[in-house]
Amino acid sequence: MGELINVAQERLRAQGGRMTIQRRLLFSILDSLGEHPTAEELLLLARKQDPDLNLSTVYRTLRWLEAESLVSSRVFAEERRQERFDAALPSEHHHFMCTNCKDVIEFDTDLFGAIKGQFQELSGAKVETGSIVLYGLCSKCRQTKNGNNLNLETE
Amino acid sequence: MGELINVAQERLRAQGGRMTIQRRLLFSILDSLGEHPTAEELLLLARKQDPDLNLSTVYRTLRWLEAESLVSSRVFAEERRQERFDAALPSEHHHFMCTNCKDVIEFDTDLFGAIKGQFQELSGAKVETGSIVLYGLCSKCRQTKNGNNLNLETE
DNA sequence: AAACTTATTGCGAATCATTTGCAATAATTA
DNA sequence: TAATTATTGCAAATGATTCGCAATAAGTTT
Repeated sequence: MGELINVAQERLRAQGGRMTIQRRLLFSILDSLGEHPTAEELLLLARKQDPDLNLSTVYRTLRWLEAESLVSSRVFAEERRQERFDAALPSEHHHFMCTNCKDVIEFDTDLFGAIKGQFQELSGAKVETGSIVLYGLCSKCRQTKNGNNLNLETE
Repeated sequence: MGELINVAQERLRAQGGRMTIQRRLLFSILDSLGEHPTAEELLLLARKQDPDLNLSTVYRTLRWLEAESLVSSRVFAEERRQERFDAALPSEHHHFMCTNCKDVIEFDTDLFGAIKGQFQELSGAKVETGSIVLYGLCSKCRQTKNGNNLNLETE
């Protein structure tokens, strides 16, 4: 989409940060990627273009983006120890993860507002954010029912 | 409620497992506790009655309960990203976490089925499970501080 | 364009949450 | 009561993420 790179660059400049080649690379991958990579998957992807890129840099960049609300992260069930990241720019969206191929699909729903409203009324709380995660078999795996994973192997 | 202990004991017996004092203790705490403790918090609670209880035992017990679908776990957006566990017996329910006091409130909604349906139709996937997590200020914190904690005072 | 300032990097070691191997212990059964 | 073996506690291992620090490079000033 090209959105993230520009916004990030602006924010960087605004706070005296520097647009390094590592950051530019990571921004652009996150921006164009339709997936929800872990830090390590992102590293692997980025290393195709910058083989010396370090995992620490990936994490530092992701955390900065997260603090700027340009990236969001979540831990899916069954992957209790790893976060998955995605560009948060098309603001509020929810996720489905296929329990077979682990693919993540984003979706939106008009019913989320109603759920927030329901809960607020019931509890007296003020809901700021939230998200829905669904699990099941994606249409592909439903048909084939054999596990082919995310293709991140080099070339 | 006393539900979990009985069900767990039955399952244990059915698979040649043993009802140890550690397990009985953990079952009963989980059963009566209205909270969503981390493994470590659960250990601390349990040690009041069995000071030698070990963290490994807590994890092993929780994992067994999870495998039996008697406990469920999730990772909330917190600084320490550890799993929080709760007795899963009142089957499908969702969670709200107060960003100020970190309290977790369970809730249910009739709209969740509709959301699953929406997504299934849209994507061709078969949704098996899922959950909603909301974040915000609980009614108590709303009154007393209205979000004057560290960084999250957007409204 | 060279010199300068300091944010950022890569690296290795540290930390945090969770898991595992194993010898000792204790719950069940005979 | 003894025999069998599931379970425990401990310590060490693992996997994900973070941190300290010296070297490097982005942006600025001359």
